[in-house]
Amino acid sequence: MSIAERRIRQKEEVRTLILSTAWKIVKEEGWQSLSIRKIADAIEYSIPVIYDHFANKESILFEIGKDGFRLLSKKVKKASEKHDNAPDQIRSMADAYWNFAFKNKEYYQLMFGLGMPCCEEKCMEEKSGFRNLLMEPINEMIEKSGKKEINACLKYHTLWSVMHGLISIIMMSSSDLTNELNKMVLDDAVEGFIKNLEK
Amino acid sequence: MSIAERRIRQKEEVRTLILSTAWKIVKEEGWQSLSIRKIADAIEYSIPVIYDHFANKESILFEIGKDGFRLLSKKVKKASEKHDNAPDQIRSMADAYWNFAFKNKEYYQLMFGLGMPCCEEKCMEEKSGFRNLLMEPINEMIEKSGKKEINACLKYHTLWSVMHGLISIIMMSSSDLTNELNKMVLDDAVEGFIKNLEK
DNA sequence: TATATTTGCTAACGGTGTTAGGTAAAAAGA
DNA sequence: TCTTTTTACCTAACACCGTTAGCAAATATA
Repeated sequence: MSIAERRIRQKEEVRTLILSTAWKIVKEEGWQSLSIRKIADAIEYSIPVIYDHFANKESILFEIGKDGFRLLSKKVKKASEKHDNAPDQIRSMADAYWNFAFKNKEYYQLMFGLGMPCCEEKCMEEKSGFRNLLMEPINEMIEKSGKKEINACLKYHTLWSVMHGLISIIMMSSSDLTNELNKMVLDDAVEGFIKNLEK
Repeated sequence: MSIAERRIRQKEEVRTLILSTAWKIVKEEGWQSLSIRKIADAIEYSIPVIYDHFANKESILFEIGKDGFRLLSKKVKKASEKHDNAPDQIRSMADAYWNFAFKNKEYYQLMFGLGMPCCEEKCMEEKSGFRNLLMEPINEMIEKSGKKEINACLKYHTLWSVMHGLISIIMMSSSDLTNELNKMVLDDAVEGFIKNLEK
């Protein structure tokens, strides 16, 4: 029985090797320059071996994107746990989101298809996990405000749009704004969002 | 002299033909499936002829993107002119922006590099023209509010982020929200933006 | 008419994702 | 232990892609 187990383990190792190598290439050369041939070359296997583990190139990128969401969720969760009131939690989470995006540019581009060929992103539990994190303080604030007719899901999308919109604009453009000003835009938008939620 | 003129005119016609054919292919099959070979085939010229008119594929997409910005600016301007007060102008312009994005999905994706390989978007006067349109009512509101310390450029980026963020999220995702709800998110965000600007 | 210029072509280079088909080694069954 | 089956892995190819070198024919200039 242990023979079969070893084989499964070895196969899993190759799979992991493919993913880590792909991620290495993406970090070093950008995702645009990732190719199946480069991965095969780096792991010293022939090209079809890749297809024994992944259906196609997109599913490799998809897997890396999932890692990205896991990391983002971790960071955002940590940020949230630093505070015990909703407005501060939102501020802190927006900060964490912001930092993640620019400290992990390749992840972020992969996750949100910025300048990317992929990305009919399908359902992804990592993503809904992230959503739940953001929605918690929003729900709390809605309850406190007493106005239960406010749609929390709607508010979540609004907040996410503010953050993502700004980031993707900066990432795609040759950013004629300074970094501090960019951050001010986000803070301004988030403050507006919070005020609109409170009153 | 008219011989040379005719030649220039004919060359210009081929250039136009390349662009219109490229745009046709993009509309019919999506920008991901646009290729130099397909354009050459459709206009019944050989491949290198394309390179007599454009440096590379990217510059063809760039030119189409410029058309997109021109059209967007037209729509937004029209929307603005329907009203004579700043808050209504902002609402109307956000509406027009929204409608443009979804009525001209291919243009929008091209213009903002959604799932696109191109797009170190360079400086583009069409873009700054659009920016100026959006900034007019913002400036007006800032003046009325008396708080001149508010950075108009910052506010413009905030508004744009709200709109673009939501749209790009919807476009990239398999949109699990209904269309009405999506529109509500935008309206909500824009209202929040306006309130934050007023008080 | 002879020369120069422009126009457009074929063919190739080097790259991409993907797959068909074969071989040799390893595991399983007799 | 020997045969059969399965697995792992490879080579080679297909059908694309963007881009360019180099050549032939058509046109304009002298």
